[in-house]
Amino acid sequence: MKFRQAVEDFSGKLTGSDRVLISLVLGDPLKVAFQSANELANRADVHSSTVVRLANKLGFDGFPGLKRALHQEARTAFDPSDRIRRRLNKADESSSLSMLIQSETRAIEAIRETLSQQEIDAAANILLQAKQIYLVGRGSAAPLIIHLERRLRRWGFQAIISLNMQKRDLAANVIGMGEQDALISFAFQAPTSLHAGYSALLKHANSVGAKSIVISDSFGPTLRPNPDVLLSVGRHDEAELSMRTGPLVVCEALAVTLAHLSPARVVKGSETLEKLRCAFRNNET
Amino acid sequence: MKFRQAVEDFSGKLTGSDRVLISLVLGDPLKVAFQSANELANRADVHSSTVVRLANKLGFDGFPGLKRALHQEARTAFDPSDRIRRRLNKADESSSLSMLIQSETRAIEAIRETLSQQEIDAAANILLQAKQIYLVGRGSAAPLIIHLERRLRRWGFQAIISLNMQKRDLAANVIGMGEQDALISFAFQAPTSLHAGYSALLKHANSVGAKSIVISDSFGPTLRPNPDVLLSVGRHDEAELSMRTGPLVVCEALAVTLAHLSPARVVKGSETLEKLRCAFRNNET
DNA sequence: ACTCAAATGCAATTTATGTTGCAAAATCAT
DNA sequence: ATGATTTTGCAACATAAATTGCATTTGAGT
Repeated sequence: MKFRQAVEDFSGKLTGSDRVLISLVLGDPLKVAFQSANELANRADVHSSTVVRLANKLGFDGFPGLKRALHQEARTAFDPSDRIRRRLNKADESSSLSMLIQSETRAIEAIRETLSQQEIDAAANILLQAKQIYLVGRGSAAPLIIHLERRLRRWGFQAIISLNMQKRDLAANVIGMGEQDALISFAFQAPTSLHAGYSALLKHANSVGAKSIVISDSFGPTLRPNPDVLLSVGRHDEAELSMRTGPLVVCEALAVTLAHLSPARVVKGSETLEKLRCAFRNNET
Repeated sequence: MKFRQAVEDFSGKLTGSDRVLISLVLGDPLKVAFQSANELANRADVHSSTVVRLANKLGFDGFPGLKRALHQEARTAFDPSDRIRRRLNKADESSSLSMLIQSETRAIEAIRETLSQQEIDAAANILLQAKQIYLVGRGSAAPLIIHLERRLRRWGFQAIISLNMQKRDLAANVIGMGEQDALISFAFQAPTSLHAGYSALLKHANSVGAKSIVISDSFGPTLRPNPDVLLSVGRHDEAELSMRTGPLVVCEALAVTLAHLSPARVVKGSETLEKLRCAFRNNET
């Protein structure tokens, strides 16, 4: 019986630990196929007995039975059918999914061509010294901003978001920006009218002495005035609604670098969060 | 150390049994990787102690050491990222950017392993027939939801978002859900308490006859009750705050497929938007 | 807030797995 | 052939893995 099958067929109820374990198995079946019940349990922060019980619950003959299932899957995935599967995938090369997978991986790999770690470092250093971080952008930048904001917050940075703002409201939102602050502006290919907004924003940042970072596609280098650091990824597809996977990865790299450069601050932020969580939890009950 | 390497490097002499054993391993390394010393010994018509001694002789740390070597070989051989890793040079290894590019590329390519275009099609068909589309999720799903919502709106679908909602508010938000509607729920690895919310939500959807779609990581198959369509991507990294690039691509594939299946509706949506834009622009000036 | 059922962790038990000393068997050189 | 040397199998031992009964904790429903 295949593992995934066993999970889907299972009709009883699954506990939280069960879910975590299952997701670990599904996430990397081969890894688990080589592990003992204990090792898996540790990865899930759970006792080994829970692992054994889950294996039984799903209908396997103990944990060894579960492992046997994974072994078989691994073997069949490997030798005989691997070639067949690849061929099948070629058949559906016209499918949207396959096309996307291909184009997105290319987009991500293309980042290397226009951006280096040095530039990320420069941006990260600005953020480290910032008291508050203003995130500004619109339209398709929204997902990026949301993601980056979560990251920054979690690590104890003060982040202030302005999404899809008109000039007026934007002005109100960034009025508090000061010398020790940083501005991250997301700018993707857009009508000229929007460029005016960007321009005003950056001038303001400059005038109050705030550092500025711009994250953008190939449109970035055309922006004036120049930000202190420009993180632009080369390739951009035409569609206005496109996914910005490239910039997303850049955001992530920025976040990771930040954590790398200042583990102390990050850890402190995480700890505070943990404390807060406990506090909330206790209040709830 | 690779097994093959170890054999070649070995300078002492090998007995007949040794040779049989070695050829067994080389003949099907994966099989041996899953076997005990005893099982291998039997296949070679040899006693298990001979196996252990050979492992030591070749420089491994006992038979477990030999197995570890085989495990690693299996993992790297199976993992498509190996190909990319080779491209990484030493300077890159400390760079967050390069590491991310590598891991994200891998995550996207891994989608193929668990998801097919068929499933995307199934989901898209549900959406096509939906009057309203409810998007529900929390935490790290936020960027995905924002992105998908933009897509859907742009193409004339009615999308209703619920982000980070407590049970109560969520209930209020989805009260209007009816037979002709669809629910897209984003569910990533999370504490048990949140699962309760999901469960209630899906039951509600079922009871009013709305179709349900779940987008998730490897945690997905553990969810009950089962949605009408489950789009879960296999691999997930451990970090709670991780980027969900995989699911993001899935969202995109869903959107693209939607456009593909029903160009009429999409074009109409776009035209309407364009008209609206003009109207606004004229009013502004 | 209280009660009950379920889930979990712990620890003892059982089972599988790997290791090693020793003697018998096989191999090799003389 | 015969003794020296090596290899092998056996069996006892040691270690690691899995299982299970029991006490504690957790969580859901009143």
